[in-house]
Amino acid sequence: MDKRLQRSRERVLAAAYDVLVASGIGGFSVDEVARRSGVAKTTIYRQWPTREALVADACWRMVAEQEEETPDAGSVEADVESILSEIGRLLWTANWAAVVPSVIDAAERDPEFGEIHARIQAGHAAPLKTVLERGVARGELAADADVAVLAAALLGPLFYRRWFARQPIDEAFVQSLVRQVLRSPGTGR
Amino acid sequence: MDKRLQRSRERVLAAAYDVLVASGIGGFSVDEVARRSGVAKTTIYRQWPTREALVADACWRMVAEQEEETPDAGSVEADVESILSEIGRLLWTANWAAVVPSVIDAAERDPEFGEIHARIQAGHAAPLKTVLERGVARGELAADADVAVLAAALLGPLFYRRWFARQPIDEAFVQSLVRQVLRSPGTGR
DNA sequence: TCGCTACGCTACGGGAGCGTAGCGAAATGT
DNA sequence: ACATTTCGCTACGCTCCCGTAGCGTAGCGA
Repeated sequence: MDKRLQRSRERVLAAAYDVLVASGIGGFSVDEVARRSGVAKTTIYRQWPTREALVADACWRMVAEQEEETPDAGSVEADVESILSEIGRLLWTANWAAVVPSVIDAAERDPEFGEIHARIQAGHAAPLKTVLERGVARGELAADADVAVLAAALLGPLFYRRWFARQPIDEAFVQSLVRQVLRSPGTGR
Repeated sequence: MDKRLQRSRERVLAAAYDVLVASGIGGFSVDEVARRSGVAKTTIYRQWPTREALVADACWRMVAEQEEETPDAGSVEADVESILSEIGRLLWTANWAAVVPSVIDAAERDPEFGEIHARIQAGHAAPLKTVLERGVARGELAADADVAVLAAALLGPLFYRRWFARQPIDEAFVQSLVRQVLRSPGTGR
């Protein structure tokens, strides 16, 4: 295992990640990565056969940096509120938030990015679904509650605020959202 | 007023709209519009100074085709359900649904498209907000209900289903969503 | 030390797109 | 009927990007 391989590989991926965040998938170019990383374009093409492969790798790195923890404060409501607050905060601060729209756009036409997007999506929803399923098991939620529907009802408004209405996501918003969705007849409890 | 101007203008705009739907903003090119419309590229540039101007015009045409009616069935719940069902249907059928992600992506970096996106967004939310405000006036909803928050709680899950979870939006989903949001303590009633 | 491997560099060839120039032909409306 | 306007066409120049070839150099490992 040559150290040079690993070093240049790391440099390129870091630069690719930066370019991705700055320009999105549409504006991503190998030339730009070469400029920023200081690694020659020929060297890049020795490790990644095509532009798409490099973009995909940079996306996967983004997916990895987005893992979140699953809280366990005792009640479903507290856990859900904790998760939503964290996501709401990240939506306006994390790097990946600026890239997601271009990933969605790419996924609309390219299956490869469809899979990447599915993974990003799964990463967001996983902790929430875990918490909700725990709530069902504990009897805090109705036994026949549809976890997927609940997750959509909880996550959707956050994303809506960020990318559609372009309004801030404060604590009050999250709280009233959680109350609306979890304390309603349809949800049971 | 020369008829030739109007005719070529119409042809170009129609083709531009098609290209926009097929390729999104990122894949939009004047050359492609020229090829599809049969209008020479030079002629296009005589009426639109730049590519961006043509893209923007095509987007505005899209905005215009997206107007919806405001129902009035007597109860807030019925009206909201009607609106959400219609949007849920359009999200998987209408042309503009395939373009929205690229508009959001562009809006993330270009203020011009930010405004276009705001108009699209407003077009979606307008009928819903009207209905909700009517509900507040009638006393069906709490007097201090935040219409913007309610709109986010209702529209967000639909968009979430379409672009994030990629799951179908059926009647059952809309119904349970409406119940969850409108029949909860936070909303009043 | 010495062979192997990865590296950087320069230079390509090909393609696509933007926006422009010049000219002759056709449509317009007066 | 005739001047004006618009059109289509070909051909550019420019920029950016993809992906490749060849060569000399520097670093790695044994």
